[in-house]
Amino acid sequence: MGAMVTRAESAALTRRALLDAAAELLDLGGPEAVTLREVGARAGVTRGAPYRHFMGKDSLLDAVATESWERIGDQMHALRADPALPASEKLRGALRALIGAGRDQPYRYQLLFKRPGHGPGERGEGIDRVMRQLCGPEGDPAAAVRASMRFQDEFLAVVAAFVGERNARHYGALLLAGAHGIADMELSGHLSEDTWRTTADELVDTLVRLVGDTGETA
Amino acid sequence: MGAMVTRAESAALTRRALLDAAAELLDLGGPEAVTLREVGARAGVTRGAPYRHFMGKDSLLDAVATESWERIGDQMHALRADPALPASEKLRGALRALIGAGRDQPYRYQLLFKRPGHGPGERGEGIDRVMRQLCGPEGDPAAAVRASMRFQDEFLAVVAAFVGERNARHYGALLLAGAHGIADMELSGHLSEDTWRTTADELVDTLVRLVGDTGETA
DNA sequence: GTATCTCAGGTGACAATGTCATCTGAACCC
DNA sequence: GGGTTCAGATGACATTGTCACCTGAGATAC
Repeated sequence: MGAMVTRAESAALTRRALLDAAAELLDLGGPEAVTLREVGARAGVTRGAPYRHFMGKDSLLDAVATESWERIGDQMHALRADPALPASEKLRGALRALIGAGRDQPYRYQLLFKRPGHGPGERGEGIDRVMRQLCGPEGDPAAAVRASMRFQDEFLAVVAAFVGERNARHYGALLLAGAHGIADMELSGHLSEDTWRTTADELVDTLVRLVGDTGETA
Repeated sequence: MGAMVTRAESAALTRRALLDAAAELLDLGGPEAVTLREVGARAGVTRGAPYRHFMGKDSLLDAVATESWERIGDQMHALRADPALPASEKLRGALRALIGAGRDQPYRYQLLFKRPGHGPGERGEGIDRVMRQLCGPEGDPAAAVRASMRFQDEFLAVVAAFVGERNARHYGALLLAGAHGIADMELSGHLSEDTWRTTADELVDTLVRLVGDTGETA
């Protein structure tokens, strides 16, 4: 079989390999472990090659975060579209999905809620970098924002089906913040069952119950 | 006035200066901006000096986190001991204090909920490092844990005064996770008022109201 | 009071890493 | 077929964490 030959296909393959390698290294040892040299090596290229596809390490990680948001957004969409589940179960599933994502890939999860960097790149402004910025590879931080907004919309729809359109946004924010707080505290070791005598699942149930009791009637 | 002369006093001053410099740099540009060389420079010493007081960069940041936990723990204690406030206001104040800490010093706040590193140090095991580990400067990651547990105890007491001892732990975890989620989402830009049509303060109020309605009677 | 010790701090060195400028060869277009 | 484009390779550089070793002044023993 004639394998990839066209340059565009080859580049697309490399790009994908770079993203996969970055995500894998991220899962293994966090952002510090994501080395452009190692990413390149795992993708079968050398250290400088990633700069042909991303503006730098930060942009590469941004792209990983974007794909993570898209995946979680897809999960939300699937949950919302499932006709077999009642609204309360959809909401519970949504919250559990978020917490589960944190458990499965902690570093990738934390990347989702990373503080956005100040501007595109904080290093020097070489001629090559300017060229890349203008017409070069992707370096669009807004992509992650768009993907996260898609997730938020799906999540919001799940909430609205439970508490109604009127209070959906307020309670949606509360529920999302609650789930994220649970996930993040669990990851950082601050939700020790020994201290709080409860579990993430119980907290999710309580959260949904509290919102359901007063949210629906409000 | 005879300034510091004894070696112990001088060392204590340096240690404090190192901590202050690290915290300042952290506030300015995040963990990446905390350079041992710059920390040393601001403290009036050179790049190698910090290793006489901390086991490395991670330990230095751990110490900063410990002091932050202690400070927030003190805030909780002050709130709890204030006889002029009703229990609901103490709780609201506690949650708002956490979120306010996040607003005031975002990077220091995020340091509090940072995933603990795997082990003491992941670099080489030189003879000097072993010596330091055995009898050298502080490198106790448990210090931050102890400080955070003190905070948790104070927070738990505030919650207990509101919902009663029986459900204090469960609702305490829920409230703490909720407040942290609100703070962290605000810092990462995921609590945009434009999207959710609500604010952190409103979310805190709702959180307290929900817990108060069904928590007290449960 | 002197000799010795202790240890905070200084210094040189090294490896890892992000980044850039330049080069190269093959796919691409005419 | 010749020129062009661009993914990728390579050399280079600055920054940074870390370590081994050195130094000198305060602390201690006698």
